[in-house]
Amino acid sequence: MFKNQYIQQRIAKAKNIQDLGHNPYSNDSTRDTTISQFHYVNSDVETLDEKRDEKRVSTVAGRIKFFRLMGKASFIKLEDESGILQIYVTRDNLPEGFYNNIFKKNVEVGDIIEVKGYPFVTNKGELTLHVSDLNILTKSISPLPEKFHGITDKEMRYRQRYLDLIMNSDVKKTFHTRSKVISLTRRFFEDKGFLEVETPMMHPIAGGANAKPFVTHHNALGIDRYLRIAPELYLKRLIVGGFEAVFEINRNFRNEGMDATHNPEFTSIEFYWAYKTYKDLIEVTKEYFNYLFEHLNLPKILPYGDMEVNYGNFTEVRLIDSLHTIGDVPKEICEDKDKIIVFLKSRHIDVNEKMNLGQLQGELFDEFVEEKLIDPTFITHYPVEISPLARRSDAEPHLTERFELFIAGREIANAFSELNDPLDQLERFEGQMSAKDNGDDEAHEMDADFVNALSYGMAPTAGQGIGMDRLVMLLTNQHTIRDVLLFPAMKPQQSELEEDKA
RNA sequence: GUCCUGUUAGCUCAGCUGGUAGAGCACCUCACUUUUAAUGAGGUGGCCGAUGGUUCGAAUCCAUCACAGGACACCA
Repeated sequence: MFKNQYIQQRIAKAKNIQDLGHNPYSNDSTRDTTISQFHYVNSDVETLDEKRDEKRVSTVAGRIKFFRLMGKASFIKLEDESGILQIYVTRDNLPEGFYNNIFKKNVEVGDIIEVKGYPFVTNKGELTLHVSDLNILTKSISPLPEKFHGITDKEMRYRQRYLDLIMNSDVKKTFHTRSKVISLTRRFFEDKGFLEVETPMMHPIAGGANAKPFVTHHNALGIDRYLRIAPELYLKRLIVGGFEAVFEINRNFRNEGMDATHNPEFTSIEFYWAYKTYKDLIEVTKEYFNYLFEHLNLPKILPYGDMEVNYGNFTEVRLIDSLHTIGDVPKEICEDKDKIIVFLKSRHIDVNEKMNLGQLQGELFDEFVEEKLIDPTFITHYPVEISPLARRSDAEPHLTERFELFIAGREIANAFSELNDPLDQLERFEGQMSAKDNGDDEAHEMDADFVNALSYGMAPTAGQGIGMDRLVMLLTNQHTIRDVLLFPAMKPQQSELEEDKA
């Protein structure tokens, strides 16, 4: 490590700084303002007669992004989290020898320095700090990427996110938005009286979703555990226990492929609300989106790639209706298993003939409807066969009281009135087990303790999950999940594998 | 998992049908006290992703592998 010639050069400079009596990793910062604050407080300097105010002395700190050395004076662009500021450094305003021997020879782009001085406006009209004192805080020994093009290599941006953040300030904005979305979500539900809880990430049975789990091992107990694929079954146990409104914002882990919309670990919110139904959740979801848009100061119509999504236009459609009204699937085939199979085959879509009617309707939806749902659309009344945890509709027992919310052609939320009949739940687990025997390796496992919990009685409850990563993607117009995750999952590189062996 | 396209200096990229490796920025030396991707002069810097093969000769052609990006398949 650090064999590169440029790094060696910079290590030598750090040593020079040390030898000349200054700590290249000094800890005694006396910063008294941020760069944006400096701009704000001194915005009037250009109106002053002298275009300067030598009495307003302040100290700012930051990383050097540009370095323009012109003999006995230099202009530097200094960046902190709040913004960027030009500073003007001259030989005659610094202690004897400092400019020529320490500053000019050993300070460069990438270093973090602190400067004290007064504000003035240059001939070109830029507010600048006139430096009377300069302190090197951190010597950077690796050179930064090129100042104009920055880094564009996606692999480097994801693997070395710190470099991406240094070079591409827009990236910071995305993560600021992400942080606000999480924080606003928490506040929205707390204000409604929900209790935030933390349930296990390591499960003896991976339940609550159709997905393949990661397996880990507990040495002391000598048993395998699954990283959770969903918190659902634990949150509902809490409703049984008497909490009436709970939510959890945290990671789920699914052992599946990675692409633009899938990362092995992803963040969701799940919330459960006793004495409510899926219809209440439709209302609360609209309210939640309004709340986010208001507090993020976003317009109701947002671009997403080529699309324009109108967040003022939420609609509801029953799944079976959406097949022909939106998907243009002939109405007469939608209730007939064999006709659907023939139809799917005629469109050259692989179809598993063991599928039941509800599963086939789900296939039709995925193929012909989903991508057409641009404005927010609640698809309701899912077939019971593809909703193993949802409550049946009293009026139409083959359907469930469930919806999924689609935006920009993608599922963003899944919600239903929860199944609370313990015997029905037991039967559905048994149905899932036979699906597993038929080769569906993502079917639910039997969770006897969960059924047992329901046997004590769970109040009628509505529950919902929202994919936070995908929500942030929509709000920030990002088209890969890797751009809303600070450290997306990446395959190890060759050198990392070799280090692992050693 | 399949297909397509990439991988050349610290970074951004050239490099044509095989003939000793190029530019800009950065870095080093020099000049320059109001610059804006500062400027001018000179210079250093490469296991051309990895391993094999074809060839007198490979960054270039072929094969395998690794990683990345995109598309498809599966999923949220």
